[in-house]
Amino acid sequence: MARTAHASSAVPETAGSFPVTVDVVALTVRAGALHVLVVDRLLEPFRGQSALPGGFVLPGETLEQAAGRELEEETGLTVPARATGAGPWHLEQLRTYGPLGRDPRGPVLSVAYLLLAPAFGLPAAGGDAAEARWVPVGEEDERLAFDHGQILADGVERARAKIEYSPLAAAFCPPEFTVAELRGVYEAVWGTQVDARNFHRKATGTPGFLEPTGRLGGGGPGRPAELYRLAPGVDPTAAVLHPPLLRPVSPGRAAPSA
Amino acid sequence: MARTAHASSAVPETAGSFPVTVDVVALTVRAGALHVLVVDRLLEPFRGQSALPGGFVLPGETLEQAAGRELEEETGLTVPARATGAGPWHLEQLRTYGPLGRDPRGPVLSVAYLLLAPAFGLPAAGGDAAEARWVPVGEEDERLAFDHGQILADGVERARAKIEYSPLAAAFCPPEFTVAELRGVYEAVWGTQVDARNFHRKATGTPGFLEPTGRLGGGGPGRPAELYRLAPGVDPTAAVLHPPLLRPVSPGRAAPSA
DNA sequence: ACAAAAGTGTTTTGTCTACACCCATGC
DNA sequence: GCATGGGTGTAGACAAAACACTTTTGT
Repeated sequence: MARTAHASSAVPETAGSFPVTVDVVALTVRAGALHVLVVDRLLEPFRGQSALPGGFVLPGETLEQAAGRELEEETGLTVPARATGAGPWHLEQLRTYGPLGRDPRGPVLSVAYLLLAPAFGLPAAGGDAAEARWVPVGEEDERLAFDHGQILADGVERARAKIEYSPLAAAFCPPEFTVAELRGVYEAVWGTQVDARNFHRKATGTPGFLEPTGRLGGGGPGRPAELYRLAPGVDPTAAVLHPPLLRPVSPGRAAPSA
Repeated sequence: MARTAHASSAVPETAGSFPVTVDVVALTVRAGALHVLVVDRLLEPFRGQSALPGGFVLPGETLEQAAGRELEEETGLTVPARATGAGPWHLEQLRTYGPLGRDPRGPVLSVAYLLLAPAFGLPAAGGDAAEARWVPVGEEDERLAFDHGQILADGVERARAKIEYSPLAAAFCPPEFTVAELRGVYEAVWGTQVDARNFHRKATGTPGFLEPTGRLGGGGPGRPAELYRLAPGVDPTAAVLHPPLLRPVSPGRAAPSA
């Protein structure tokens, strides 16, 4: 460990030192449903079980670097460097779990990250590494290793809440997309139906959200839709949609009555 | 470190091991203004500078336990055990910072916590420990040690956003309080004026928020106000105010225009 | 009596929802 | 032409801001 010789400026001996892992809740929308990326573990503990991609932080790297590296090693996914800023991808810290009672090997701290990504095929799925695959959220009942079930639940709830107030739903879309595609993201993440007409008005009418490209997209039946991109100069992490796009009230979200 | 003899089930040797600290953003409302608790550092690094209370996590304790222990050691403050559940106090995890470039002693991870507490005097301020004191948020420009300025900013923003949707503003109040006291909390945390009449109707009309005690409080001039307490059986961490109490729109909060 | 603060009623204004309707394309 | 989905207009329900007004205390 990097400890200086200065007695007055060293980490005290009584301080604990902990192995730290990063685990990534990688979400995407495929075929109208929210999916999460899981891997099959090749090593103990929890060998053979599914888990979120992740692993130990190495000396000299940041947490974000560790998250990107583990994701690439275990799933072949390369996270764009700017995923933490503007652009279709989005990587943000979720929260930290541990260190007690979550790893049979001993006290381990885990810093969880949330990745929102457009749909795409997995490179080299089923290669020599552990198989990585997208599973629909809600069908991962095959128990996840460690406390990854809890981490996944926290990540999904964060994503659901966040797209109400931020332009982050666009992180699930390709760089250019139609309003219908964006609406599909909301419906998939929230698991609800959204009125297409009102959504169109609200999404296009929100300042600082969408910018028309002028081009048309969509080859299916019906009138072709206009293509939009995220408004330029907007940091999806910090920007606030005003007014927000609120998910329909469900009984579970109301405050409990006394 | 707790590593088993099982070669197949041990933390890999290449994994880094990091000292971990907890730092606490303790906020309260005094005299109509939001205050944060800071201590003066007696040891290097940053000796003599102000810092958020906090310190190293010891082996065998949880992060929450470490946060409570450090707070008590450095400020004499005893955090009620149930601060993470119902009750006037509230302690929640904020986020994790590091490990690189934030501590001159080397890579150190810091898990920050947010504590919302009612106003009270500090026991033994200026005793043999480092002096702990409340400073108004915005006047702590005396630069804080480490990255504590950033942590404080994140904590304040979290508090501001959270009281919109949760009953957590009550964490700043004594167990029984008047609607005016509660309104004072909102005004202090948001730094805005709130219409007393509309606030009263909204706060008392929100199901699952306030419960009248029947008693009266307030000895000042004017009609005495009814005393309320948080509605029983409500977990302030999880409960959602519906509809939310929205802070007045300020130009800075709107989405940036293209 | 007066000031001050609590609490209620009412008006105005805006926003959300639901749905009727037109537009543009594939077949 | 007709089905399908994109996009606009509009009326009613609903909630929020603004503020007049009554109530209840201290001085």
